[in-house]
Amino acid sequence: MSVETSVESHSVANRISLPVRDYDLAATLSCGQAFRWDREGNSWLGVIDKHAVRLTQQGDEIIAQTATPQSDWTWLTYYLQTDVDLAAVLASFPIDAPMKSARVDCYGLRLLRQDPWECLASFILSSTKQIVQIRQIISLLCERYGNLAAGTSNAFTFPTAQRLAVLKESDLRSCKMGFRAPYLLAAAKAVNDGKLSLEKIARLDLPEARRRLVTLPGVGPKIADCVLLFAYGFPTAFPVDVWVIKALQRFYFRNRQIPIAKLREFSASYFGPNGGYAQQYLFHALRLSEGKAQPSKSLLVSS
DNA sequence: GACCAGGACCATT
DNA sequence: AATGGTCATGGT
Repeated sequence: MSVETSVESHSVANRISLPVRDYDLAATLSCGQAFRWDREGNSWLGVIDKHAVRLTQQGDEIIAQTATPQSDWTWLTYYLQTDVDLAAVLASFPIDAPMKSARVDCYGLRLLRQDPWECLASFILSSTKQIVQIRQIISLLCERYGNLAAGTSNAFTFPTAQRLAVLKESDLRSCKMGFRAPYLLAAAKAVNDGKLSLEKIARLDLPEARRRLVTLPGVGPKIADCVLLFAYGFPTAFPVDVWVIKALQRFYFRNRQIPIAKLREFSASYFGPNGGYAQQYLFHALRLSEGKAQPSKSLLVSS
């Protein structure tokens, strides 16, 4: 009869409780930075890398349950960024009326740290699509070309670049992604054959990292900044989409039509060292106010 | 049925 | 350097 080690850090379990402060899990998972989380009651079901996981927030703790036992939970705390001091981030925002309001409306909203390939592929699929449609496309893609997550019968990993690189454009088009299919295919091939190293991008400075990403067809400044912010954690990457355009023009340019390039230029200097976070607060606050995003309190009410 | 969606690209001015 | 059309598909 073997004796298991009793060292705490080597314990194996399929459940962990993470203490958190200033963390709104519902807002974080539903605000449109990640597309593969489904609410079930008060829990959220998703797949992080190869791990199927159920997340439940109870006050200042997040309980995670996995389909298979884990000895190392680093993948989870890294993804959730539970160690980030949110108060310090919020304190770096500009002191103005729209940001004060966004801080209140989005309090506890966090930036995740996602897998670069999944994030890149997902945002290639995002252009001129509503978030609900992006979720549908990605769900189809994962069902067809992902792998079953260990210990589950209906949760899929995100398909690797290697897997997608050998597909035909028509295979991807049948996942409802339309004109984005050749873009995704080209990105998968570039990553798979080493023409684009997603590992190297992490070590570049922001302008150089942008230059690398936008060499991919279908990847422009907005999608590049989404990947740089949501996957690589560049703190001043600032994706400017239709919602952010609307917010910036309304709050900072007296509702005037301003060229996107000028909005980016303004944002790069105005929002400070955590501009990316500020961007997500502007984005989510505006979508909340227009009824396009669910207030996290309502998400906690039993369905 | 028009309008628009976490855009990018290409052809015109 | 700015504008306008186009791309595919589906929600509202």
